[in-house]
Amino acid sequence: MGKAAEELGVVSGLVRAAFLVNSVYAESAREYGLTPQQGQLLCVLMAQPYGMSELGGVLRLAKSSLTELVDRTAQRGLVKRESDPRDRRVVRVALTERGAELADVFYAETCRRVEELSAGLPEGDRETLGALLGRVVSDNRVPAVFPERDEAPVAARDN
Amino acid sequence: MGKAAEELGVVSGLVRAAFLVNSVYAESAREYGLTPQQGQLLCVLMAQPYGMSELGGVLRLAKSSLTELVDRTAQRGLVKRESDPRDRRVVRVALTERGAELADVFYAETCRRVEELSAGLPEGDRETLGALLGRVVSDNRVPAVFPERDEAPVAARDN
DNA sequence: ATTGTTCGTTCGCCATACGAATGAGCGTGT
DNA sequence: ACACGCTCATTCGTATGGCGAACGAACAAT
Repeated sequence: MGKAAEELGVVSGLVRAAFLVNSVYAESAREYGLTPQQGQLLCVLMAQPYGMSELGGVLRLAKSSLTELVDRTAQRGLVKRESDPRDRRVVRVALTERGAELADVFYAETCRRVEELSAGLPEGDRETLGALLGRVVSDNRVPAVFPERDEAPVAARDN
Repeated sequence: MGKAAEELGVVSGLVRAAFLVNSVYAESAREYGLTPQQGQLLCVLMAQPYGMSELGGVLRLAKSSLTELVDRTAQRGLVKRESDPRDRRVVRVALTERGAELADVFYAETCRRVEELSAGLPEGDRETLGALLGRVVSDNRVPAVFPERDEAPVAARDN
C-alpha cells in the first residue's frame, strides 16, 4: 500500500473536483448577472460585514484587487461601504438590501447545483465525503468563503 | 437521516475545498511565472496535443478566450500551433520542449502541494476521499484537466 | 509636534473572458 | 465546377480581474 497511484488519485480528484465546482459556480453566478468573484463576495458577506483588510485575507486578494472588486460590486448596488466611527481609516463592507436578496437566491441556487454534483452517490457516501472534505478544509484553515446553513443570520450591523 | 445539515456539509465542503485547491494551484503557478490558466493549459497538453475546439470543450472556454490564452502562452514559448495537413482550418496546440519541461516541474510541484492538503488524513481516509471524488468527477464528466500519473506519456508528436 | 505604521485608494500594467463580426477552408448539392 | 452553407479559428471591442508601487489619510507612540 501507500502506492503512488492511490495518492495521485486524491490529488487529481481534488483538482478535477475543484475545476468542476468552479464551473458550476461560474455558471450559477452568470445566470444572476454576477461574476464569480462578485458572487463569492456576496456569499462571504452573507455571514457578516467585513473590513477591507479582513476581506482581503478571507478572499486571498491583494488590497488593490479588493478595492476594485468592491467598487464594481457597489456600483451594481449590491454592497456598500460603511465607515467605522472607532477608526476612520477602516471601511466596513456590507450587503445592501438588494445585495442580501440576491445573495440569498444565488446562494440557494448554487447550493442546489453543487449538491447535484454528488447526487449519484448513496446517502452514506455523501456524508462521508462531506466529513472528509470538512477535515481537509479545517486542516488547512480555509476561511468561510461559503456559508454553512446555520451561520450568523444577520448578526450585529449597528452603528 | 437525510437532514439538511449533512447535505449542506457536502456542498460547502466541496465549495471550500475548491477554493483551497484554487489557491494552491494559483500560488504554485505563480512561482513558475505562470498564470493559473496557463498552468492549466500546460497540464492539459501534457497528455496530448489538442485542436482548439476540443481544447475549448475541455477547458470550458469560449473560442475567443482560448485563442488569446494560446497566444499569450505561445508568446512565452511554452506551446506552439501546428497545422493539420488533413484540414487546414484546424490548429493543433502542443507543448514546446520548454513547455513540456516546465509542465513537468509545475505538475510535480502542484501535485506535491495538493497532496499536502490531505496530509492530515490517515492513509485509509485519503484513499476513500480519492475514490469518492473520483466518483463525483466521473459522474459529472469532468474532462482531463489534470493528468493522472499514467496518462499518455508523450504519444504522437511527429513532424 | 514629529515620526512611523496601518488602512484603503489610485494608477499603470497585463491577463482573462465573452460575444459579434470576420475570413479561411471544407463539403454538399445541383 | 461553382455557389451555398457550415465549421474553424482569429480579430475586435468591452468589461473584469489581479498585482505592485505610490499615495494620502488617520492612528499611535514618543
